[in-house]
Amino acid sequence: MSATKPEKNRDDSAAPNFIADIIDDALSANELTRVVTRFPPEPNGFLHVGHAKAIFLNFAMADKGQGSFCNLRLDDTNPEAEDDKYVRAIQEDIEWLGCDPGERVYFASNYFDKLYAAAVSLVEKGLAYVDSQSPEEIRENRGNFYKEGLDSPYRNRSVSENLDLLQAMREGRLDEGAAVLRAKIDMRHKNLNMRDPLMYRIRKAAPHRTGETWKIYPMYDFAHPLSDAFEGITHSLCTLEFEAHRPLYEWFVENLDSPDTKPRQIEFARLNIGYTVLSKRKLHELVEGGHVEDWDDPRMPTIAGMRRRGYLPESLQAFCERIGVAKKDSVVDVALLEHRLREDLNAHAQRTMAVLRPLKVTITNIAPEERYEFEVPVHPEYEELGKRTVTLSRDIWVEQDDYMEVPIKKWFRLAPGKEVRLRGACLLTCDEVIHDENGQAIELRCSWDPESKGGTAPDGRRVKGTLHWISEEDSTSATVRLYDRLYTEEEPNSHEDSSHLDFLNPDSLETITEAKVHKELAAEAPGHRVQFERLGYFCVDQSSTQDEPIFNRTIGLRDSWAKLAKK
RNA sequence: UCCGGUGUCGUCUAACGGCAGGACAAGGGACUUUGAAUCCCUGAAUCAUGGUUCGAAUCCAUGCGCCGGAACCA
Repeated sequence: MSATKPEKNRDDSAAPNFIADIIDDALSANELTRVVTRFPPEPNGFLHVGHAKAIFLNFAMADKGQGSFCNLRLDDTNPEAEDDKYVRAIQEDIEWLGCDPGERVYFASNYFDKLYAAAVSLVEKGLAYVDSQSPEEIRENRGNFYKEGLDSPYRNRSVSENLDLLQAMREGRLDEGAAVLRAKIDMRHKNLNMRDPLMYRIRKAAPHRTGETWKIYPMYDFAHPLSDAFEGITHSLCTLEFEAHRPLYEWFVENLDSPDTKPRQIEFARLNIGYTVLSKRKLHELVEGGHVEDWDDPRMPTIAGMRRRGYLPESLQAFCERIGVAKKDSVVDVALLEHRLREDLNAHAQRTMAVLRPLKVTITNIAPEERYEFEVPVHPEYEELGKRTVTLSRDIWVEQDDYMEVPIKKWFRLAPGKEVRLRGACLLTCDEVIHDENGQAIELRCSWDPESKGGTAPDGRRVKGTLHWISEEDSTSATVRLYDRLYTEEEPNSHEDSSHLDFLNPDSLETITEAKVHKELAAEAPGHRVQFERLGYFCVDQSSTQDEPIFNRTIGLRDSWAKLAKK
């Protein structure tokens, strides 16, 4: 993008956020002096825009009060799911979003010793026991929504027996599934999470940061509240599905020996966006099923995908602020996100002209050796960004879509005999059309009005159509990838009988290999964003090279003509 | 059949007993060397039924809808 970044006015009306309200109230009532939050992703996939909402929330809350901060905690308590490549991706994505945990990057696995000590303490207090029932028996005896649970026959083992067994679990002397450590709470509790929840399970041969040192791994419900307490978290923000876990969260915090703080769990509604899917499981399906190229495919709602697509982090942030934080389930209109994106792209992207589907135009009253140079603003609203030069010569390209053999009503573009403006250059009239054997127009023979240099009619005549164009000598060929929404269905996962994969948009990617772009654009670095005038916003792909430039369409311009033409 | 959460324009939300407001989307218009941007205008909602009150989206009651919850996942 351009070196200067003019600031556009943005609608900055206060973001609705009930959690901010809670914290602000506590701060002004002096019930609180600082706010400590954490973002706790499990490293088992890439982060998506729903995580971005949580990241911005946690970092924004940690901006209140004095001495507040937000930790990044990789929640690696399940050795079967996690991978280091995700750890790296997560850190990169958070940094790109503009959030910085600084030195405060932690792993739940760093707390395994403290967690174990806490478990021993709970056993000693008679609040935890080793259960030797089989997984099936445990499930059966938990009861269900309508039926109370049954106490395990091992529920009243002595403290010393429990301690011995726990030690045996830890040392790997027991097989997987042979025993678990459970909190002793209430098998008849209305909330199934409180029916003696599991704290530890045995897992062997686990590739993990901790290597072979552990044979037992803590469950989320146990590890999470304690990790929060260890880190001095004040507000543990999570999504709605953990609501039923809150009593258990509080139980563990209450029964911890001298916690630094008593963190409070607050739940908010996760983000859903129309025409996309935001669950790691489904994103895994897209990647593993080969429906997209990878986690950073520009069609993916992952942070990495959106980055590659050409999104700006501030657009994501503005979007998240605008939709607010609430407890109501919702599906946000994707147009809200696109609006924020276009808002920033319009303000920041410098303009250029490119032709996606070239149609040859010969300007018959320009001699082959003649050249005319014109200066066009880099940005129509910010003159300070300077000018770009375009060269007009006999051979140029225009967009196939800008020619119509038999024009429909209100068609302002090229058609036999019609006059249009070449943006920044001149007025041009279509005199003759050359067709191929199929009757397809393959060349337009036109004449320009030499008095209209720059594009202004000498006699003041009105020419409504202005086309983008590029001369043969200014241009080089490029690959352009046009992305459309990944799904054809606004709520791809709301259909009980079908998979989200049934609603994949077969046209979500269209690759154009013979587009014409300005030569100097090919030298731009990956990530560079521009507007191809009248077409949309594009960015240089990470795999682009000077010899084989590749552009990704971030998003098209709003197109009121498309709506009109449909009528 | 249980427990928890949640219902305001098409969408996301505001109004904390006192004029139902904003943004996006939609429609219309102005301007325009991007059918972009910008500007102006319009239409559009309190889940239902009772109750309390001078006054209810807001408080109470009942009902209904939607979401979540029964992994040795998080």
